Amino acid sequence: MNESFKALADPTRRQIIRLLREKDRTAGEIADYFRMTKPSISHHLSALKHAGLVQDERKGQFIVYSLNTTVLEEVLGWFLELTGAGNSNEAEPPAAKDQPRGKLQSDKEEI
Amino acid sequence: MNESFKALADPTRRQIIRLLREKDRTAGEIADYFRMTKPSISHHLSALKHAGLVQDERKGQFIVYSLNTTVLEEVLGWFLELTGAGNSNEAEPPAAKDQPRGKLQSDKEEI
DNA sequence: TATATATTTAGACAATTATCTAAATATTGA
DNA sequence: TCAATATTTAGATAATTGTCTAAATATATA
Repeated sequence: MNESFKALADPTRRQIIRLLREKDRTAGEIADYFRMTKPSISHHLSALKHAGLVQDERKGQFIVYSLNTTVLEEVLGWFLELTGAGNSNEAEPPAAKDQPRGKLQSDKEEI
Repeated sequence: MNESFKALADPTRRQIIRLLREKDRTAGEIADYFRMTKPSISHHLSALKHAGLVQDERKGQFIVYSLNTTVLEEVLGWFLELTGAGNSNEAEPPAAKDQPRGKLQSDKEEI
């Protein structure tokens, strides 16, 4: 989930997602939409893939990228849970004084 | 919008949003949930504020932070448009060969 | 007014990121 | 098998980010 949010933080990557929302495209086709070099786009595609937001499949000479809507919907779920119908989900109470601060932000648990 | 996505890319900031979803809290209360120093949390609050995701108001000695659900819903909208009912929204076609690449990714337009 | 409390600002530093060029790999087809 | 095309990997570099400590600012209260 954290990887997804990080991947979505870049405007180029968000635009790639929008392009793939229309239809599957090859790396080269995607690169043609941007003023960036192909290696840079390849790097962005790699970040999206690492986050699970896209998949790739070689088709002969080409590599075709497609959207993984499941992961995208997971992120959507995060927002729905937050903005959605006024349900109460309490957070952890503050940590005790002597053990300075709370125990969130462990980088492991999903936030 | 880009600032919102960037702000959401950090797990600490996402957790702050969840804390504020429950109720308004002072900077100190928020900081108590994390193992980070108060200046670091202040920095994160500043990023959230800059993105318009939270607001602050001084109350005497304290500064109370609250969620701006409007901006949060804008981001939610981005996902809904993407994942939602199968409407077709076409992207710009690829740029011509001689003017090397597309004209997206101008960093100005919202993506 | 002096001191304590709450919070931010400033400045430093290490880690991460976005981008580039050059080179490597994979596939196709002559 | 060789050359062309599609894409990625490697390595470099500048910019951005997340964190810290120390200092500054704002408010409350004795």
